[in-house]
Amino acid sequence: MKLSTRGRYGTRALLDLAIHQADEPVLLRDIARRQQISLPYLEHLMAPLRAGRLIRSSRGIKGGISLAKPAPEITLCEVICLLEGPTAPVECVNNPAVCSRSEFCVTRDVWAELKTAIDGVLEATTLSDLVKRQQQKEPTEQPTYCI
Amino acid sequence: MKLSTRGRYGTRALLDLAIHQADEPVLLRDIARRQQISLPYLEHLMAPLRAGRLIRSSRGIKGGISLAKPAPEITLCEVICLLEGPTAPVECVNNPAVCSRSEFCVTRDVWAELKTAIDGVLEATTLSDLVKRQQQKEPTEQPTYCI
DNA sequence: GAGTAAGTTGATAATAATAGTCAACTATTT
DNA sequence: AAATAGTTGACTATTATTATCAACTTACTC
Repeated sequence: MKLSTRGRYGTRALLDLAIHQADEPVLLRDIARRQQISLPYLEHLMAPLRAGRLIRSSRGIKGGISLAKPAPEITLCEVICLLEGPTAPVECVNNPAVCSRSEFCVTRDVWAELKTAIDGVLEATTLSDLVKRQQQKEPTEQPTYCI
Repeated sequence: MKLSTRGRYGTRALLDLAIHQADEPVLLRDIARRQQISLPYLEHLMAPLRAGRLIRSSRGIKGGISLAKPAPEITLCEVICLLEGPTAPVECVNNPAVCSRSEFCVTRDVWAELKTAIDGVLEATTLSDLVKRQQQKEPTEQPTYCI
């Protein structure tokens, strides 16, 4: 039940983007530097976020990435789902057909409750919530990197 | 955020044990057969459950395993923690010292909320709850195996 | 106390997922 | 045209997962 670096790095990258976003796109290179994430790896995390329409990217001089919709409308659930896959702790929760006993399985019911609990937290938290919390914790701008 | 087979098989094994437990210990071999789990693998899952005092084991003829305390007192949280490790989705939640920025990290706060939500479900569910649910779903005894 | 049944433990291996790197490519701006 | 910046695919190293095998220990029965 661990988050991998995909979800964690991706969340931090988007938070960094939300904080530093102004009129111009933000350089991946800058996000990678501030968040201490290897640039080539970060680049790969952008593909699913772009496909999921959370970010837009532009190439060339003055290129970079920007949020595709307002920060209050981006939930962590979207971010995590795009980067880590479904939040269900077992596949049969989302897709009963993978197991012939799904209908009768009581452990499956618990795993479904687990998914509901996880989604509750992730859907209730938006990028803008994180930005606000960060500003309360650290009015002075500092790198946000963590494990 | 997936459960591995350790937690899933272990949960099913304990549920099977709770259902079939009478006066005598239950054979691992029988649990493995009913739950469609390879016996050598199941044997390894028993070590942490024994160390965590959820089960007792006895060797020799009429040996087997049995619950070390009443089923209503065994929560899924104990089972999962013993088999999968801490429920925190990131290590820094339980152990802030692993990251110098734990104090200021807002993503860590979210991961902590996630852990609380997960623990809420797992602590609220006991083995005896699962037995009851199973009896309601399937009055006739049938194998409980699932993915 | 010999034999057998059953759990215990450690070594090992196959497989898959994760995390990352490298390099060629494409698009955009100046 | 040149420089910049994201895109993509191939590849690799590392680690975790999921086992399997075999030797070992314990305990019961006769």
